[in-house]
Amino acid sequence: MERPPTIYDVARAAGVAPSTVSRAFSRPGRVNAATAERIRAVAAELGYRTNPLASALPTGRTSMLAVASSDITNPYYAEIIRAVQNTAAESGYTCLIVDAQESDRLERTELDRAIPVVEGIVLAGSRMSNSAIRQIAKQRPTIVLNRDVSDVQRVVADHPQAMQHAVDHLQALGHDQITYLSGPEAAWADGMRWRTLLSLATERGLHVQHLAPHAPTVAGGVAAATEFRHSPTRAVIAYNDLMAIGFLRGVLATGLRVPQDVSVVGFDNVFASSLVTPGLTTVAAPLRTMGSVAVRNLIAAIGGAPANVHTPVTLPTRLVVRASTSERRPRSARRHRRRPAGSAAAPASRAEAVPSTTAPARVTSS
Amino acid sequence: MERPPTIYDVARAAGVAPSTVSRAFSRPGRVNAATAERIRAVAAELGYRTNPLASALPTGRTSMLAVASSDITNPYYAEIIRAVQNTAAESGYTCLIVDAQESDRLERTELDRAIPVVEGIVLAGSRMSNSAIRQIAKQRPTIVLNRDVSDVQRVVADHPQAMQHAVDHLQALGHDQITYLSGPEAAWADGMRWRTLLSLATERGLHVQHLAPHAPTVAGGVAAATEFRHSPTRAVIAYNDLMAIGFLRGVLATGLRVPQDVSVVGFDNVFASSLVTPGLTTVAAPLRTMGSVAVRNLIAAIGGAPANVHTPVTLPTRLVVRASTSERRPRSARRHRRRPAGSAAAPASRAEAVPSTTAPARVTSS
DNA sequence: ATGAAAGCGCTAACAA
DNA sequence: TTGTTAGCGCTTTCAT
Repeated sequence: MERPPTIYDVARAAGVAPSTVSRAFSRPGRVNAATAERIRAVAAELGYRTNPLASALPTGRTSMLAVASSDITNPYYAEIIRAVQNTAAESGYTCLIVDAQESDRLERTELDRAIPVVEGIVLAGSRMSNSAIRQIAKQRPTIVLNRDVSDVQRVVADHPQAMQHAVDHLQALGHDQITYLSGPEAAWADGMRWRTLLSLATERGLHVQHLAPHAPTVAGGVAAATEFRHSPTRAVIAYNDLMAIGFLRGVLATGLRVPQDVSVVGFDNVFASSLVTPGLTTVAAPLRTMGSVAVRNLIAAIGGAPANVHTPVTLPTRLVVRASTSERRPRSARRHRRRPAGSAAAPASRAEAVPSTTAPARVTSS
Repeated sequence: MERPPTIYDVARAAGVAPSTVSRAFSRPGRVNAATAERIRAVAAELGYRTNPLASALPTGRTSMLAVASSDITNPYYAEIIRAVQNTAAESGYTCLIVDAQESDRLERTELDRAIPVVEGIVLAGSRMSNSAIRQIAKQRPTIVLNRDVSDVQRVVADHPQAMQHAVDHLQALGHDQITYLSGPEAAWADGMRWRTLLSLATERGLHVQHLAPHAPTVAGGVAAATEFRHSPTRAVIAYNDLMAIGFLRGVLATGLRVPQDVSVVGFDNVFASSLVTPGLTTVAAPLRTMGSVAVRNLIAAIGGAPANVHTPVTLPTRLVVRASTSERRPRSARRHRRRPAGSAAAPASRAEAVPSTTAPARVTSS
């Protein structure tokens, strides 16, 4: 923990001026090859490493980006964060990760703290209001993921397409009545999904309904399952995989079978969705691509590139078919009435789901 | 993106010296209450916010901590990271998250970049060598999680106790032959687990074996399952939950039943372990506590508190019993021989697992 | 190509 | 209590 060497130490040892040392590192080429070589040698020997703090002060270049996500423990965001970090690292940037923990206040506070130290911001699944986001974007180049905030750069998954994948799939299986499990009201994607579903429904003569907003978590899905009992349908689309998984479990506990009694589709294709039984049919977003595209555009903007704040960058999605969806078949009279929660599931039917879970998922590219 | 106001702007507007403005913010109390008030008012109006970069330069106080984990997409670390961030935030610290992606080289590189900007370092599941870690610890106050590096502060889960929980549980169910699925060789906890299991085995007259190292992931567990077929036992302990889950699926695919044919125990109690079918019996580590204890100690060390580098802080673990373990029962002749992969599982027995998955887990506290 | 010198915004003696 | 004055380590004109 002793004081590390500075350019002055190197300069003295190499017999040059401090400014030359600085140049040798910050703009190679602006210094004689021979002296540069000597300087680097001396620096290496002394163990000199340029102090990013000190160099950031006069230049404003901190080589840091902020990445805010609404929930870092959500594997969906973990994936994005990794992609962002990797892409950022390629350009020499380090990421400051802000975990909003589903609180817009916390997000705002943490971001305010981060802003002065970063050159740009990636907002992944922000829970802040549009105006708050614009406020942020005024201070630093900003790029928003999966949300439509006008006047701010954004990259989004093709939500209408994603919903269409889900509905196409369900319709192909004979479903014409669909329940949508709403996510958080603050989530832009939620409104987007429901609106798309609605217009698809009128267009195609489907019957759709939506349940009240729930947390985008397994617990939220379980809660939705309880509510679902009041007006069940044979097909369900959840706001995201976590909710879908919770719903799956909640509905299974009431004695209904998935997919025989109810087909369930999620969004995001998070890791766990391939792990549950039955495997969850879901629409995958190109998480990695979104992250790296976002960073590349952000870095371009930091570099002064003209930002396209008018049209969002839209990325395609794809359907991943697993075992939670199946053809709509008439329910037997016995199956038709719900059984009390906690009663044992039907032995015969449960077993069928197992092999299909372990089988590789059928993937339909967009 | 216009230049924000500085203490000079505030000083001029408030009719005081810049240093007074500085004091008003950095050490309230060292300035007259009235003038302090006026300064704050002026500052607020101008929208002044102290520039952390500039204040860090002369003081060395960046208010940043580095948190390195071997894999940020692993929910185990996500949990720790969140705890670390929360505790750090309480003391006004922001965290720089380093994602090693299971590469010691990457970890080292990224950490080297982070070091100059942070005041302290939390190493969660580091893949670096002990000497590399000591090298790091020489540069900044460092605290290591779940690993025993002499001369460095550490906080660890009680690994021997954790393994003992697992073995006690299995033994109580009548198991006396156990296979251990090894994790990465670079993981300290892996050696720790195996050694404990071994000594427990000799002590109690159990028969144990261990499989070759595999990645601590679902894929690693699936691979282990393949290997397992060469010398199966009725009880298996995996390096962690992810491996256990992979193993579960791999072994289920071969036609064996869990827990009837083989009982499986994991470590960590990650989120997904409650989601899979059958629910995974596992030994939980106090992730949150570890994170916050680590940060508190780290901050104390940064403040100059004498660090205890001799004894690790050891935290208790607890057993979480779910559906992946059961009493050892004699296998029927038919069950005894493995069936070709992909064949359907036995209808009757599979069904039993379902209700126990949805039932609340029985938890045995330590 | 290199050196001298003036900051970047803030803190911290030292005076007053 | 407040002002004056050096820096912190690096970058960047402006000279040479």
